[in-house]
Amino acid sequence: MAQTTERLRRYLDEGLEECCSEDVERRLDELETLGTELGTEQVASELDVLSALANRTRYTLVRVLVAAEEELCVCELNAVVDVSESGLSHAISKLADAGLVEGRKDGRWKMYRATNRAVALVTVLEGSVSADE
Amino acid sequence: MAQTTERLRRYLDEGLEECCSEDVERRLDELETLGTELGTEQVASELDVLSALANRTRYTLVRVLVAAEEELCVCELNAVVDVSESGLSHAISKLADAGLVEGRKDGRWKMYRATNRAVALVTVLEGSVSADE
DNA sequence: GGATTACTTGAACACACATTCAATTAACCG
DNA sequence: CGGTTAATTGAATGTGTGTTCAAGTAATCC
Repeated sequence: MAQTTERLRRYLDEGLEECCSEDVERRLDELETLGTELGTEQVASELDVLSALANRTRYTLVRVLVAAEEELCVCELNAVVDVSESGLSHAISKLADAGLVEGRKDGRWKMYRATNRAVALVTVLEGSVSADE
Repeated sequence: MAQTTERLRRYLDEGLEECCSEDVERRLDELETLGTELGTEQVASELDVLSALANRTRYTLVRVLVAAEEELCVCELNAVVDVSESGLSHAISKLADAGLVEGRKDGRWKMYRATNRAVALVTVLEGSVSADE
């Protein structure tokens, strides 16, 4: 960290005419603030959502549920991804924890559907990535 | 998969009055279509973006760059995250590959800024997760 | 009630990933 | 040029994560 501060000081020296250690301190504060403007537990929560989505099996499930625009039975989802029954259940569970899908029991069957959060994220992701190189 | 088809057949049997194997076939097709409506290489690309974001170090970097609304020097970013110089470089590199940051060399220093894609994703993520339980 | 079916949970393991250290490139300065 | 600094790259390693197998729960049907 001392190393880092040294380098930052030299960098600021080039920009500002002169640069006292007060300037370095101030810049360090500004940078710190940028990172922590949102609460740390909100960021943790956002990371949970991202981790839940960042997996082929789970992302496929979310995309299918969003595209379906209706709830689907676990047995239907099983036809969509190439994992064991148990693997599917683990995947759905992680998605539910992240607030990306919601489940409802219907007799023997369990139905899941995408949440608004999932719809919003998939939409932006598709849009952002299709406007691509 | 045979197992899966059996279960799906029983499920469809409950919904439809009668259910022939043609019905099962049709539903399997529909489900398949939902999953593959977007090209497979687009989905791969979306997964790259998600994987790049789904890490505390990298997500912090992106959030800081988005919040900064200007390019920052690597030496400034070093003050924001708690990894080695090399770790930071690896992190930035992965973000650049995913099209989330763009770099520019300025003499000895290297400047990075968030791309529109990064801004869009962070914005939706913050909005979607803050409207929370 | 007992049997079957639908799904979930927990433990185990193999694999991927994030981070670090060491070496390297590229730019500036004397 | 030689030396210093900024940043990157590659190899090594410890940790986390995805998946499966085996066992468990809950609902239905006879």
